[in-house]
Amino acid sequence: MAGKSGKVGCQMDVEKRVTTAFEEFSERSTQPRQDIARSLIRLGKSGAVFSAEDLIKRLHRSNPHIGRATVYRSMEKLVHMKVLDRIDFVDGTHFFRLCGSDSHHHHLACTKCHRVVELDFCLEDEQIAAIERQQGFSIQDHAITFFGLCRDCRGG
Amino acid sequence: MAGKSGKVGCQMDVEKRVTTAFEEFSERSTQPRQDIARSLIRLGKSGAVFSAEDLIKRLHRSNPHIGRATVYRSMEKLVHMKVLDRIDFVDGTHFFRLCGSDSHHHHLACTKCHRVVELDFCLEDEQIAAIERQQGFSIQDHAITFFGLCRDCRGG
DNA sequence: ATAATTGCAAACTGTTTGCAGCACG
DNA sequence: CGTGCTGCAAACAGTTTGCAATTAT
Repeated sequence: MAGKSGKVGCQMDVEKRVTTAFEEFSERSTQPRQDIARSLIRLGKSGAVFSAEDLIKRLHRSNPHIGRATVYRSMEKLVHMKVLDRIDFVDGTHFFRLCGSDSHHHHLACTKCHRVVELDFCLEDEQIAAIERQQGFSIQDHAITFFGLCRDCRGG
Repeated sequence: MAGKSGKVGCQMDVEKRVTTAFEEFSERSTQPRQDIARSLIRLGKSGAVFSAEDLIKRLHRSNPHIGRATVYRSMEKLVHMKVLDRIDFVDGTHFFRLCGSDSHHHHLACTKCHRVVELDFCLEDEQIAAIERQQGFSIQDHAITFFGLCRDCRGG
């Protein structure tokens, strides 16, 4: 069975997805990578949204010697592997969020608290094909982000 | 009459829109602002996509003393006024483009040459309303960007 | 005059790079 | 023990800021 609204199911796999991703791009299982994976998994389970700096700070709490570059290097790989999502806000800032599912999805973001929700919502293939035809592009990817205020921020 | 594909119509107004925008946020019509407006109008008419640095370089050709900050200050205003569009690419870079129309629109971007095309395409109000209802957000804005290769870059 | 606006240079944020040394396998 | 990975520090890109000088009104 399930819970509230739509988003259920693949949630259990955050841990596996992160672990697998690290295995895929790493030849060695090093301490820093284990730390990063552990932190990300925790963040992923909570659905939290964070900046690179946020993650680095968090990692420094348990291991103050982990280098900025190391973290950036891992994040870059994970973003490419679509395990980590990067959400660009209109003001030019951006944050990251562990994908809650491995299927294609889009985002709904609160411009006040930066909370981000994953949406199953997508366009019809035919809509995309029509644009391709019309414009002579071959479309490989697309991003849809909705911006607004979440339940909690609407009031304040 | 018109040209090639879809996008025609409001094109004529690029100049007026830029001029009006500057009048709206400026109390004084200064030389630098006139220069910036002129450059932007030219870029707008050509549909070109450019970085802040691109624009600054271009301005330096006619007036080498115009300051980076001045240009950034104007661009910021224009982006807020939705006269200038900011397009975020997946690799974290971003470029600007004068809006070809003052109506709501989205983008199709070539990931190789950074060409950007405006699309009339949008979602149905009902689709957005459904997401609002489902998620308890109040949605104020949304951005849809398609990424791919344009006619010219597909071949290379 | 006088307040808005500018140009400059310095500060800053976020990210990347080069490289010597460490540690995983 | 070899080399993939790390940490450091410095470099970097893009943008913002503080402020004294300038300039439109």
